[in-house]
Amino acid sequence: MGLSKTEIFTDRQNQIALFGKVFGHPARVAIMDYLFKIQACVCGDLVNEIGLAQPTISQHLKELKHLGLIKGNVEGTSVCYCIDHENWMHMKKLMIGFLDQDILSESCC
Amino acid sequence: MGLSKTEIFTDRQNQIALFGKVFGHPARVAIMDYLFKIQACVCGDLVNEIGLAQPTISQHLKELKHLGLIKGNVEGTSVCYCIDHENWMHMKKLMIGFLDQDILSESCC
DNA sequence: TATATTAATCGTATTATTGCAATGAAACAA
DNA sequence: TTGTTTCATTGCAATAATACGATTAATATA
Repeated sequence: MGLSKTEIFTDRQNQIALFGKVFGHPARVAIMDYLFKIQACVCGDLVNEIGLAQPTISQHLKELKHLGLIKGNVEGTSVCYCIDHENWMHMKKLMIGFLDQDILSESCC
Repeated sequence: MGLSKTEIFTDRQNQIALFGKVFGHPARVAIMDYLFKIQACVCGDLVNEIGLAQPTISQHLKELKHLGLIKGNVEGTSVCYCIDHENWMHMKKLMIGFLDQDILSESCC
């Protein structure tokens, strides 16, 4: 079908999948990398930094914003983006909880 | 277009995106959860455990195997799946390195 | 007011993903 | 050999994601 059957999975599994999906595109990884590197808000030079067209970047930003990982503050004609540290921390906790399951797990083969 | 422009991103960013994508579906998260929970190899009862058809599970397993996160050992007519702990650790290191960027980053707004 | 700047949105072409019925392949049992 | 079991593969339909040109909306500036 092309449609994920989210109803048969737990909320936690669906949430992990949502965050996984948002990091499932290198452009969004690159956007986050840049926001972390710059250590401040970025006023829309992401189009020059990353080599994609303005509507494409805008779309990726929208998805990151939709999951609450970044915020966009309007300043005049431009918009300043920065990381939502609190939401990032929550996401990080969830993802690391998933990734860290191996420390309790024995190797069997 | 529908085609990611991987060539304009770093290898690291593309790799993070690949792992992100594989966790971008709740069925694959559920498969990993189950493998960790069971603490042993699983011989094909994943179809019953997760509520998807056999070809669908097989396809998800293939993607996890392709990234090296699980191994499949043929045993008679059945196949036993288990986690590749070494590759999981490498993946985990990469992902946590990405997620942990916030500890060096100041909040600006 | 007219123009420029910035970024979101719309529309659309292209490609990817998801899900499953049907089929195939391999090992085992009778 | 003839079924049976188990899982992979194929083929296809439906939906999602990616990318960008064109346009729109909002604000600033001359």
